[in-house]
Amino acid sequence: MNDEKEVTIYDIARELKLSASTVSRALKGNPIINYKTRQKVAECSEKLGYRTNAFASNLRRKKTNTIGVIVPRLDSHFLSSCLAGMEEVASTNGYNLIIAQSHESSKKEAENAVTMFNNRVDGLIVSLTAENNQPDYFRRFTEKHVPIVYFDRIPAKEDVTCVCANNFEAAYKATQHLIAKGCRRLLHITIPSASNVYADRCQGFDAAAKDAGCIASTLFLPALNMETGRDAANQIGKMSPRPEGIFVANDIAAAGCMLQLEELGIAVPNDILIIGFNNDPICMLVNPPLSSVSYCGRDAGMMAADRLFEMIDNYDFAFQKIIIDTSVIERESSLIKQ
Amino acid sequence: MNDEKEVTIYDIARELKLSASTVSRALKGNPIINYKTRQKVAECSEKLGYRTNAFASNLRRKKTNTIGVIVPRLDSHFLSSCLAGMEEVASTNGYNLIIAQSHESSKKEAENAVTMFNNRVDGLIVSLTAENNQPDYFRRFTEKHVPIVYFDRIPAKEDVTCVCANNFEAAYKATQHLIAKGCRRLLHITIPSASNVYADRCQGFDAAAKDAGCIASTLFLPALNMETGRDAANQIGKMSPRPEGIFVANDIAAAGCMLQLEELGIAVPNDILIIGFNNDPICMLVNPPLSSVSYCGRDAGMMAADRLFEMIDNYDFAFQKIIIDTSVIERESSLIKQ
DNA sequence: ATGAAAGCGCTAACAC
DNA sequence: GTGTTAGCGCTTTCAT
Repeated sequence: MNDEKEVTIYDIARELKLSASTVSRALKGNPIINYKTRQKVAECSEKLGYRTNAFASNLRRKKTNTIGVIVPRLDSHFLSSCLAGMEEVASTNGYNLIIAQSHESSKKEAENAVTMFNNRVDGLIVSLTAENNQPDYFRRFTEKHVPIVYFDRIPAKEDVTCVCANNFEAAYKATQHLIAKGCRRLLHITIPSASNVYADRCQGFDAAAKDAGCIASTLFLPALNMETGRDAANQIGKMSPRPEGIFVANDIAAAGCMLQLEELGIAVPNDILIIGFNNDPICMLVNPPLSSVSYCGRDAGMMAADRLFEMIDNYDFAFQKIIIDTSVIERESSLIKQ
Repeated sequence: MNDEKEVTIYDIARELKLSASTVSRALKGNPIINYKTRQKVAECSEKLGYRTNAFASNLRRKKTNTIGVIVPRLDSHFLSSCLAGMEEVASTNGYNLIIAQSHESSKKEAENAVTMFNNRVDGLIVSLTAENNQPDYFRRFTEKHVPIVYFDRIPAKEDVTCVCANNFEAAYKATQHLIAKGCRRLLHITIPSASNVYADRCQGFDAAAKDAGCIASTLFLPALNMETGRDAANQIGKMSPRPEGIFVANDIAAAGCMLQLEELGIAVPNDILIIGFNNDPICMLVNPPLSSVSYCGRDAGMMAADRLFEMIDNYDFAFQKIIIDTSVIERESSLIKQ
């Protein structure tokens, strides 16, 4: 079943009448080895078709040059942008990424954690499920001094390193924006979740509404996607009085909502203003273009990876909360009332 | 710098006065080991905080339970859907995914290939760059009998296993659709690329136009995104006579084109029909909704992974071309003329 | 500048 | 049903 014999450093050593240690050093470009020897080793390794065995090396060095990433899902614009950013940084640093999805299941997340742990990743980057924001299964990493950076969906406890937006503030700004456009009856559309992402947005919304003396209510959906966005619109259609401004916790649900409002004959922005969250590319595609809160996934991914490498390289475990910039992007969906 | 001593099977063996092999077998749930012994081992391993060392095991077994994935980019709807499908299958089979992006650069792709090779992935799934469809740097895998499945962007040569759409046929159908709606002057918008994806779509378009006796031309853009889609629209605005039907090689460029046509006062579908490719979620969001060719990424990813595991498990290297279904999804952007 | 030797933690062939 | 033994391929002291 197994392939032909693999070429090892011993084969090179034998061929060149050197020792394995010299070959090992030479292959790593160690300057202590005579330049000529290094060249001969390089040539010979090429000739024999040698390839390093990362495992043997890992086993010896107790280091894998691999970082694990656990995300709720891969097929979201925001998350795949984050991953793209992480991959760039990792690859620049000579690290590999092993990626797993939790599918928003805490159980699957725990399994992924175990796999990553057994695979001895040198560090971990995690965005939690919406279902559980205080998992205990990452403790083992911390115990073994394997650094973890959380991003976007971060744990409830404070003693962690994480990269995320100030969701409270971002939601506050988004809501203020609606208020500035003249909305007094406000609606927030989100999912019930203890996760910082949704809970903080919810609180930011409430606070902004309260501070401005507006009438605020919140509609909780079972999920945030096109379909549920449409359902929300149907519910809004039946409300009386209707809200004047809506802040939806993500763009895709906002888009679904907008489409359905249109079908119900409720005009955006004439009858109702709407703003989403994430600034996905779809914002520019819907009609009218959707206002949103911008939050760059690629940057978040890069920052998370950068911080993780700092922790790994400097053996530095100081907890740190890195805040990603957000800004309200005003588009037509919220630009009429003055 | 290094952590406290790791617990090994030897520690468990010593504690239980067993041999390492028994412990090893017990941990794997090998039924040849006495049930009671297995339980004791499980308990003890729990108690001592043991974790398997995947490398030591890999080194010994010459198997990594890891598959490598190289894609042009991570942050595209289609590719991230594919990855999601692959991850599901891999995870079900007890495999990890290590993922790298080529950023459409053949050089980076070659580097990724080397990394994957040195990391001894058990199999490889690749979607090629648009820049090079006959790379030679994957040869080493085949030589070592590491199976490769290509998907979407496949190599020019025939002796490979791959999963992709019949792009020729799909483009033929899309073009026929425009023709059936009454278009005689047709335009195809794409990028210059030897890649099967774009070249085949181009040929399918030409063939359909020719078979129906239509006037066909092709506009080559430097890339296919929102911006270039808008540029294309500007060029179309200056054409005389204007094309009646446009087939764009991806949805995002089609959407950009549509938006800009609207700004130029050219109505879709009244003045011009348009159809994209991929059936991205954005198709349902633009106004009017964009017709497209549907091609399920998640399925493609799952099929690629399934086939790869077949090859790995059965040591079966028969080349096989798996065709993914495509279908024309008719939406408003191409539904008026009769 | 190079070599000898030990061992990272696990598995599997072979004994008993 | 369990133990013995011999590596997997590499890195890293410690010598020389």
